[in-house]
Amino acid sequence: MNSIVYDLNRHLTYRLARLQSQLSAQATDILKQHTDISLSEWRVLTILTDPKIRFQKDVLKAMGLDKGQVSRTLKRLSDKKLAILSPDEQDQRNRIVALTDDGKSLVKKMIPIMLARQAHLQNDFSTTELNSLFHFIEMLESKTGPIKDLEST
Amino acid sequence: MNSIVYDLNRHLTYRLARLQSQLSAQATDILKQHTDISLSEWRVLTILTDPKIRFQKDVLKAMGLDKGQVSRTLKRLSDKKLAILSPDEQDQRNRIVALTDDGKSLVKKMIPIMLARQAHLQNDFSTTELNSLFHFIEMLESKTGPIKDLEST
DNA sequence: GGCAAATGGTTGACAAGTCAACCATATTAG
DNA sequence: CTAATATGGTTGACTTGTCAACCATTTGCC
Repeated sequence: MNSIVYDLNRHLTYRLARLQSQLSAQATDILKQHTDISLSEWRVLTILTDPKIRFQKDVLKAMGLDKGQVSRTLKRLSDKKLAILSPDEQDQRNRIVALTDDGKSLVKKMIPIMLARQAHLQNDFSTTELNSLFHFIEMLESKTGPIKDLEST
Repeated sequence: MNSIVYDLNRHLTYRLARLQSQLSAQATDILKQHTDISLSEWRVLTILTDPKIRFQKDVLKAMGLDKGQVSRTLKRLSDKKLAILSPDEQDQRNRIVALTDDGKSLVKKMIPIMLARQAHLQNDFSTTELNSLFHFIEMLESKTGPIKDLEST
């Protein structure tokens, strides 16, 4: 026969991709019910609650996102008056980023909701299971670089 | 004080999102080294190796992708002469989809490479660990629907 | 038979992600 | 001092994903 069949359902990366797209659709839905911000905007907002984040470049490093994406997302947040961007007098290349009061209260309003969702997702997991799950994620992340010698047969 | 800080790194969905984007970048890279097809094209090609998949609607169901995305991906595969689309005389709404010989040989060539990558990703996991990982994924997937009563405080 | 509803598929519009070129400002090395 | 280089950020082009409207065909119902 020699028939080639490739079982996608046992395929780890495929399963993760599917899971991920369902999860982010869920998050987007919840956000839409309560606000008019997108998921990536939400993520940047939460990053901005961290006092260690002062410049745009810090957001970039903290999230591992694309430069341009960060730039545009911050611009949108600024247009919506949720964040404020100001020049850094010390080093004019930098942009100082911060939440506005509106931004802060939006985050304060949404955090309980988003945490409730996390709880909903996690509440069938024991602490031990959750820890292994995070551990697995780390193991996989450590292997996401380029692979050498894939075809050395 | 009352400072709101939301730790993204302990945030399961965020970690999964990051992992997923790294994994799919890796897959895209590998494909680009060997072929000129995209990741979603590759996934559709592999689906088409399954003899149970006869119509476009089967692809749709098997992958849980967007209708339009499937339609356009198949069109691209057909343009590249990797798949062939033909009308179904019995029910003219259906389109019959199949791999061409080129498509088959491309898949045959790439499967070992993609499997090697899976192995690379998985080879620090014991069988038991892998099973729990798949189990975790299933648990999470079962909770990706709409959530009622999120804000019932 | 004829008409509403269901199914399968295509298309256009728009949002989000990715990539690379580019500009301005700082840093450094000679 | 100044020329090369590095850093931070913006922009445009392109790809991919998402949503909804739409068309054609079939099915089910009266």
